[in-house]
Amino acid sequence: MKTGKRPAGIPALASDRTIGRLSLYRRMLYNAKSEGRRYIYSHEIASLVGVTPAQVRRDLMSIGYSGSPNRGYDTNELLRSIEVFLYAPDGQNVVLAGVGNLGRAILAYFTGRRPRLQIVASFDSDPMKANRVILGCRCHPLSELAKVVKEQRVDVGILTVPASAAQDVAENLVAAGVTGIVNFAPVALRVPPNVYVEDIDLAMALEKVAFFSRQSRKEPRAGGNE
Amino acid sequence: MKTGKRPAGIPALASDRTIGRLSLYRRMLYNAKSEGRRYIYSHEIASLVGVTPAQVRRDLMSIGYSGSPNRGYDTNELLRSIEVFLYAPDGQNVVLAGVGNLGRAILAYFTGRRPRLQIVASFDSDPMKANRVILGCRCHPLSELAKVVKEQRVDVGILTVPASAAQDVAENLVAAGVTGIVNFAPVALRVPPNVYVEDIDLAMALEKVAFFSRQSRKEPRAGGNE
DNA sequence: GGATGTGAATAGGTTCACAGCG
DNA sequence: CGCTGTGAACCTATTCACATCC
Repeated sequence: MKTGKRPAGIPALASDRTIGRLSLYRRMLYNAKSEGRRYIYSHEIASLVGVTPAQVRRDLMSIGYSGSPNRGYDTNELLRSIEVFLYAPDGQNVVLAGVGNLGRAILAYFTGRRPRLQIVASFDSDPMKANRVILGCRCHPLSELAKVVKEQRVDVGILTVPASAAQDVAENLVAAGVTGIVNFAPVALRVPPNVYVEDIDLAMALEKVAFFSRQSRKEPRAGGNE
Repeated sequence: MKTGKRPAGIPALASDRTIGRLSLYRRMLYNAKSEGRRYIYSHEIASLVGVTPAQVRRDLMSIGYSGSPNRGYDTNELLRSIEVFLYAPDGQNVVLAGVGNLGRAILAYFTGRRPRLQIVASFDSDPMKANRVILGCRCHPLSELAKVVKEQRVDVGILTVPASAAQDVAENLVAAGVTGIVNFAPVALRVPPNVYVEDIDLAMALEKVAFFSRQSRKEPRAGGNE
């Protein structure tokens, strides 16, 4: 029994994979809209995002949006529907822990845009970094983590600390109320079951690609993909 | 018909997911070995990596390694077996295209360690960056991409260029002989079927975590995980 | 005619559960 | 006994294929 009681009218919980693709559709629709596109077909969405048309229709089912058989989907309406489904009405706050090379790159990546999902603070154990503004974002010492997370009602933490510190910082984030973590540290975090963790393991990704690139060389027929 | 003819003795092709986990097992075993561990059970591996014991045994089946029922797996032997399976005997060369914030962070991340999988060059369109050594790695103008990739027999490319340039640079990489790409650009690359692409979409990852962190809040029972 | 929405079929990946072994 | 190795069951995700609609 996974899907507990939920407010009537909200369709069945969409899967992890589906949520990821909805995010891709949203970005693509945003671009399409900017280019003045009024209507778009599932096969166009599919080809721009790199999935099958059936997959697109299936995913859109799960947010309960319907297109018209003769003109496809209304770009703007669909965009809004996905945003309503994916985003919190008042936005969500994010913090980043670990302002090293990777942490700074991530900060730079998300700074500015994304009013709905803003990095409101960063943390680092290095006293040289703490209490300064780095890439438009105030950096605090780790000791202030709980205070800042609570005051700013932070939902999500991005972990770019060294592997050795990751579990500890994750626990502090969770204790302070964070329920979602993007984890770049190459360790399996132990968190309570209500906390969602997305691991981004750069070393693993590179090794995987290296492996399959080698397979392609041996056997030019069998290309993997993702 | 997926598995074409293959040299006798090589077990069935392992799936994408399995390869990823083998990389995690390898890293974990490396640490375990450093700590002097001789033998290790599937349930220990599982708990350290964050999967189930049955999953571990199933994955190890696919590389044809067998443990002993009473003492588990020989740490060192298993480590070696995974390395033999995953790694090219003479290593593989990697290049990185796009030396922006993210590109530099990735360079720093992989610099030094990893003799088997080395970033041998980087590329950038900015003339200020080209022809300098950045983070221990020579940066070339994009015009030299084909030459460098061929000369150094590069298998894998890491794409950290802006979305607008990604498809073009990817095509150059592929034309020069690259058969695996780690793609950080938020676009769906169109590549031949023999080229393996692993997408790392930071914006998507963050949006996904934000979504599920919100779910956890509403319904503290239903925690997602990955 | 060419789309959408969707039940049914298929494919894939994970877990169960148990025989076999040291 | 408690582990490994593994067929079989299960569960999830994707794709097929077709009724339906403009």
